[in-house]
Amino acid sequence: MAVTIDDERLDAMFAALADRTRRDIVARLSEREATVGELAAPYAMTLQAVSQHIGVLERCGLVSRSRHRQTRPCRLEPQALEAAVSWIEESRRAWAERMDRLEARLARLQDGQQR
Amino acid sequence: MAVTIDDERLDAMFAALADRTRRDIVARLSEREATVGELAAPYAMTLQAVSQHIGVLERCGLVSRSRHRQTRPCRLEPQALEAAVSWIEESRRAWAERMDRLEARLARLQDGQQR
DNA sequence: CTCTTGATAAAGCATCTGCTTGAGTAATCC
DNA sequence: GGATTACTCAAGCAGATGCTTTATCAAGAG
Repeated sequence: MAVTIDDERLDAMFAALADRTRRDIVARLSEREATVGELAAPYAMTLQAVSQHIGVLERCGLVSRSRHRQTRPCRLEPQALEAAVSWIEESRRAWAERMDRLEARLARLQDGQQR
Repeated sequence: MAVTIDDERLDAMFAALADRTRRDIVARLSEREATVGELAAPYAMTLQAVSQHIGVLERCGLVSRSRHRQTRPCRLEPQALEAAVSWIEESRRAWAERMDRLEARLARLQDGQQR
């Protein structure tokens, strides 16, 4: 049986990924760890705003922040992405199954006994 | 090369999937087509609200509405889910690659020449 | 101890979102 | 034609979101 995924967690995950700055941060963290300051550098917004974005990613489990001297290194927690992917894949699987059934019925109709 | 996915489309897709009523509608449409009224029936909200939810799913390409007599049958457009899945998978792939490189380096260090 | 660096916390604000109610429309029924 | 069904359109509102500015804090550097 497929894993049942918590609705509230999915709300938070998809909402987090609905912002392109946050998606960009996730993509960059999938390449290497980075501090809040390093993550903030490329964007035309304050460090505070980026820190808030990281907070959103942290609350939904996608990113974790630790401490090293004055900095807060962030790293991706990729198993959290699992929840989103499996929800989507489940919907696609159901849809593909339905299409298969429809095709099978159509094939039986065309195949000979069309009284 | 991996397919490059449009940022605005991803914004809309993830935002659409961040609402559980809309995710539920997608899940139900992955089982069978349904009219706006049929989709609205189970929820404790007005038909108008559900029609608006379907509008959101329609604008991001996940669902399409047609006409049949007075009703508006809705159906899922599953290839749109592709965009979301491939973005997520790309991040995960990069992360897995990085972990492999780290493990390989660690193995080389442990393996003999640790001068 | 003071100054700087790298960050978080809190408050304020414009905009967006999810929902409502009320009105309008197209197709069907009588 | 008028009433009914299945919806859409539009306005309004409370609460969430993305950003800002100001203030605060914790860890070195001098």
